[in-house]
Amino acid sequence: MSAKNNSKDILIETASRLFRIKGYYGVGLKDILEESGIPKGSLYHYFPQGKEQLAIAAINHTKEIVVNEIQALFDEFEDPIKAFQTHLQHLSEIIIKSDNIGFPIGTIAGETYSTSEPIRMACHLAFEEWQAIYRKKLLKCGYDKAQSNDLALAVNLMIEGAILLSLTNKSNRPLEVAKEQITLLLRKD
Amino acid sequence: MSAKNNSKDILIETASRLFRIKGYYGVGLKDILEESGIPKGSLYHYFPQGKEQLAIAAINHTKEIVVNEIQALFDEFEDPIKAFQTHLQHLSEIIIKSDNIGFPIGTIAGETYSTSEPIRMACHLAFEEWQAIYRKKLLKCGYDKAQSNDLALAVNLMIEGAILLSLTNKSNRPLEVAKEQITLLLRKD
DNA sequence: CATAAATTATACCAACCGGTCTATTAGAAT
DNA sequence: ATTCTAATAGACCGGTTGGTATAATTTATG
Repeated sequence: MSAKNNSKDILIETASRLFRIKGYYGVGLKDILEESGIPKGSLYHYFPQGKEQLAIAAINHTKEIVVNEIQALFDEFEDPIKAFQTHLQHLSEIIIKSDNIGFPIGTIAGETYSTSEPIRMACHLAFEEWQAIYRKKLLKCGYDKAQSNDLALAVNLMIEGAILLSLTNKSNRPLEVAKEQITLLLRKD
Repeated sequence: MSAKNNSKDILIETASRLFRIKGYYGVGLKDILEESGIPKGSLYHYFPQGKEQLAIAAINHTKEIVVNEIQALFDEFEDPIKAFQTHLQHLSEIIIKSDNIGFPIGTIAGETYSTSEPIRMACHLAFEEWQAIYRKKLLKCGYDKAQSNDLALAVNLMIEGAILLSLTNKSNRPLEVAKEQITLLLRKD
C-alpha cells in the first residue's frame, strides 16, 4: 500500500500517458498495472466501472495538463499569438523525443467515438474546454465573437492535426508549420 | 469460393473501413472476417504476415480513395481553393451520417506510430502522397515552392484535425471552419 | 480428363483480455 | 488496544486474440 493514498492518481497518470501513446484498445489493464505498480484490486476499488471509467479519468487528466500549460502562457503573454507560438514551439522541441506526450485525446477519440458514448463525451468536453480557453483569450484581446469562435476551433484542430502528423512522420515540421499558419490566421483576422 | 478471385480486395476494403472507424487494435480479425464473409484461411493465404500486413494494404487503400477524390477535383477545378472547398463541403455533408468514412489514417497512426514501424511508415507515406498532390497543384497555380510546401502540409493537418473533431463532437462545424480557414490561408499567401 | 495450383474452410493453440471475488493488510477513529 | 473502513493483493473466470496447421474444394492449365 503506497504512501498516503495516491494510488488512484498514479493509475490515472499512467493510464493517461499510455492511452496517449497507444490508444485505448492498444493498452491493456495489465500494461497500466505493470507500469504503475498498482495491484488490480486497487484499480477496481477506485474504478468499479472498469476500464472505461479509468479512461474517462485519464482523458480529464490529459485535458488538465494542456489547460494548465495554456493558461500559464495566457497569463504570461498578453498577446495570444505569442502564447500559441510559445506553446507550439515547446511542443515542437520535445514531441519526437518525449515518450510522455503522444497524441492528447486524438487517438482515444478516433477509436471510441462510435463505440463508447461516455468516452466520446469526455473527449468532446476536453476539446470544448480547450477551445473555451482559447476563445476567452481571443475575445479579451479584441477579436470579435464570431472570429473568436472560429479561431479557437481552428487552433484546436490544427494543433491536433499537427501533433498527429509530427508523430507519424517522426518530424517536428508539422508543428512548425502549424505555428506559422496559426500566426498568419490570427494576424489576418 | 467467390466469383473470380476478389476475396483479397474484399478483405482490404473491409479492413480499411473498420480500421478507419475503430482503429487497429479496436478491430479484431474476427470482426473483419465476419463483415467480409471471407474465411480465415483466405486471410492468411493472402496476407501470410498477418494482421500487420493486412493493415498496410488497408492503409494504402484508404490513401487511394482520397487520392482519387482529390485528383478528380483538381482535374475539374483549375482553382485549388475551389477544389478544397468542394472536397471539404462533401466531407462536411456526409461525415456524421456516414458509417464508411471514419478517420482516414489518423487513428491507426496514433495507435501504432511507436509500436509498428511498418504501419507508421505506411501512414507516413500516405500523408506524404496526399501532400505531394496538394503541392503539385499549388505549384501549378502559381504559389512558390516554399509556400506550396507549407500549405500542402497545413491543408493535410487541418483536414485530419477537422475530421477528428467533427467525429468526436458529432458536428460538422470543425470541417466547415477548416474549409473557411483553408480558404483564408490559400487566399492570403 | 488429369494434375497442379489456388483458394477455401475450420479446428486447434497459447496467450491475453476485462472483470469478479475473496482474503489479507493497512489506515483511521475511538 | 480494538474496531471498523479503506485499500491492497492476486487467483480465477469465460471469452477473445492472432496465428498455425491441415484437409477439402475449386480453379487453372495442358
